[in-house]
Amino acid sequence: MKPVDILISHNLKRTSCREGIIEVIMSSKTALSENEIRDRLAGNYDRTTFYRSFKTLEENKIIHKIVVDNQVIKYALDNSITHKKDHAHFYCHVCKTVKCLDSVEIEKPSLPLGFSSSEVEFVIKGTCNFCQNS
Amino acid sequence: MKPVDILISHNLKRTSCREGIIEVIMSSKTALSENEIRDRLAGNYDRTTFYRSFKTLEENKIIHKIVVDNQVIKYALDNSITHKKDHAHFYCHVCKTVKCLDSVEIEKPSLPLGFSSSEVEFVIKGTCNFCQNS
DNA sequence: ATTCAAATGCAACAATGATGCAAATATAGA
DNA sequence: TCTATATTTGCATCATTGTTGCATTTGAAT
Repeated sequence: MKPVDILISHNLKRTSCREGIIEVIMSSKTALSENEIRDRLAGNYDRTTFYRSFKTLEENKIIHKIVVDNQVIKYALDNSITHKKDHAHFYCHVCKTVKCLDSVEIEKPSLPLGFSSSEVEFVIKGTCNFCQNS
Repeated sequence: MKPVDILISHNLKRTSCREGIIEVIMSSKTALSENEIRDRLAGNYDRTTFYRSFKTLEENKIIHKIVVDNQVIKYALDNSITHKKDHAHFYCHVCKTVKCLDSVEIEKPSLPLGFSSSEVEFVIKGTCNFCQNS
């Protein structure tokens, strides 16, 4: 699915900023921070516009926020777009990248009585395959 | 172990701010935010002092940061103090609290070749036992 | 009690989250 | 294709938070 089609199917106006953000995220192997996305984006948008675009895309479950730390926030396509199952994310302390670990699926945790979950976040921190070998 | 003893055993000076922060965290059932801790603290400390105290306590693995969202950051005692195993944390969308789910232990994930982990974070979001029944 | 390294409080700055409002723009309907 | 309108954008502005430098104060070792 192309960025434009994603916007249309979510009843969102197709603006170049939104389209660009999705485009950049789709074309990256790793999850990207707001700044990394801005740098790779063609247009030059106002900080507020950018901020609100992320908010909109997130609210519509097009992109997904991966909170590694309060200072390290990365974005990836939401599972509803990629059709992936819930999976862990890996943060490498060395190269500072976040990779999806598709092979590490998150099984539904058995919660204590009275609890019900709507969302799970599993972040593993350490050294990635690339940095291990260098 | 009392707050003072924790500081001493970590070769940290016992200042009232550090002592107070540990005291407050220890006496709470749920993980607390920086503001919640400040409100429950006797003394009135400068924002910077507060910030640096958290940093020190975190670096010395006395407290542990639970980042639910970039705007929702809670603190709890570190496992090295509580002698608990790695466990999931539950964030309730309704009452906005973070509880330790001691029963939901985190098993060492089997990572792809070349990856090695040093830390895991498992946050489950949803509705807690208290809010479910009200 | 004295001394000195460490912690504190204050000023200051950067980055980020958030909102109000006028101007620009995307899309549905003519 | 053109027009009307609701949405989005850019800008100004403000709040909050993370961070640092520096003079003053304080903890604890002697």
